[in-house]
Amino acid sequence: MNLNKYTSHDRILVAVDCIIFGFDGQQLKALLIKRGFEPEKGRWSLMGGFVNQDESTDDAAIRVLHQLTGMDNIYMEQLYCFSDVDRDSAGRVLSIAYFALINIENYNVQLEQDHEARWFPLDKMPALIFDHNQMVEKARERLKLKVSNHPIGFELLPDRFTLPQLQNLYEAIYEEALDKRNFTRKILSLGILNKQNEKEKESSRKGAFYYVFDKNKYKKLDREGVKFI
Amino acid sequence: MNLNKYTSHDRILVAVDCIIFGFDGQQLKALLIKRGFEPEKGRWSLMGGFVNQDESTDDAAIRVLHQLTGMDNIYMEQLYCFSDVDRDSAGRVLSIAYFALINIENYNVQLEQDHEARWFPLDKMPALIFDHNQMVEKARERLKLKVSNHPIGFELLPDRFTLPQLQNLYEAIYEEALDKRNFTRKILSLGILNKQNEKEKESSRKGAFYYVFDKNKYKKLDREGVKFI
DNA sequence: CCAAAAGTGTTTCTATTACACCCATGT
DNA sequence: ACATGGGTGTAATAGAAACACTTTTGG
Repeated sequence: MNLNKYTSHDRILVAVDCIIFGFDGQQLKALLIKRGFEPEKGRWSLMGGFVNQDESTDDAAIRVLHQLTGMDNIYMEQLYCFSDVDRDSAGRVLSIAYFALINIENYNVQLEQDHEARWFPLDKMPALIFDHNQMVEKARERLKLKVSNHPIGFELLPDRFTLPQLQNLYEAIYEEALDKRNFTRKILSLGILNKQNEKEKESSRKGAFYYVFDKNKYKKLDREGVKFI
Repeated sequence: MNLNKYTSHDRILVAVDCIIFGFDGQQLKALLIKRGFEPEKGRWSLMGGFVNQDESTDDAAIRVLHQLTGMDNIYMEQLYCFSDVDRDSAGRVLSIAYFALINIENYNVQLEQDHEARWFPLDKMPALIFDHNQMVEKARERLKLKVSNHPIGFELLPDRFTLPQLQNLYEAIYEEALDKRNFTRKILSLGILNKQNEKEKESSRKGAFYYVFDKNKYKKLDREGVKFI
């Protein structure tokens, strides 16, 4: 690669860090790892890695996410570039943060053990290394914004789910209670949900009907954007 | 600075590029320069520069913007990190794009000549180097989003301005016509505008009253966010 | 039979849209 | 006197918010 035109300029270490969101039916959580190398070894951290000369930051983020979850084709979005000179205590490292939404059920528990990873509810985040708490906070705000214009359930929920679960998800993201009747009416009016005959019976005696997304309608709304909830 | 922990990783050239928006009372424009060095010397380009080892990308963007406009304390926001491996024809350069909103009247025309800079209406953008057209497009979308939740007139308009000018600004950003009566009612209801006694007489016989922003109320709305237009 | 969560409609209020004429002035 | 752009109000519609009781069923 021909770099001769720019050789007089500084080169900088560039990392990616991933905020991985998951939802267990009740709580919105983020996946954290115990950092396996110095500096700050043994402290809670986002999953991250360095960007190689021959890959885009998107590719680096996909690679890093695959390492931790074993998953591909994950919903992921670039969040922000964190660049304070002193953000990493061991040297100048610029970090591009990404946030990912994953279906907590599909994810590879073996890898969780290898990396000493753990899901933390967002309201019980431990102190993280560097500026990672700030990254999580920013990802959370972005998710809130995202959700108000795009459907996101597909990414975070299992194939079938109940309306109370979906409402829990929205309440977790918005950090506020929603009216059950208004929520049901609104979400059903979008025409992206198909009611199933079976009920989920774990969380109540009566049981709640399962729903699945109508994939095509869902994608259409995602492309076009909607005023959501 | 101690970088020994990370020495086995690639270091990358990092640049910032600035999309500088201005509004002349009629049209929304972006400031472009004729690139002064190879590669692509002489072609239209965003103003940019490399990020030094000892500065944040924010600082680099502020520095670059100052070089071109002579202005400080400019409204600026990080837009996105563009990182395709081949985006720069002369080598691997990652670019963090920023967009800036400036008051076109305050800006230093001398510097415009030094850099062979020119304002281009957004609907008459020339072909730009690398991925710069894509950056402009993304900035434009982001501005649209921003405007729907935050006041931005302060940054783009001169100290006093007329309601028709303000409406032109919103129409330029949204790329759609707005109803004059609805616009006026809505914007005045926010309570951030103070009517002046003088009129602007250039663009009509009758003349349009000048308004100024109530700085405190404006800032409050900016902090809290509003459903805008 | 009771505790616990699911399911279901109506009314009120607020915000958005659509729409047309008179006013002030310079030429 | 007329051409040009500035300024102003009301009615209709749609969307959001508030609100409480009945149903199901496992224990």
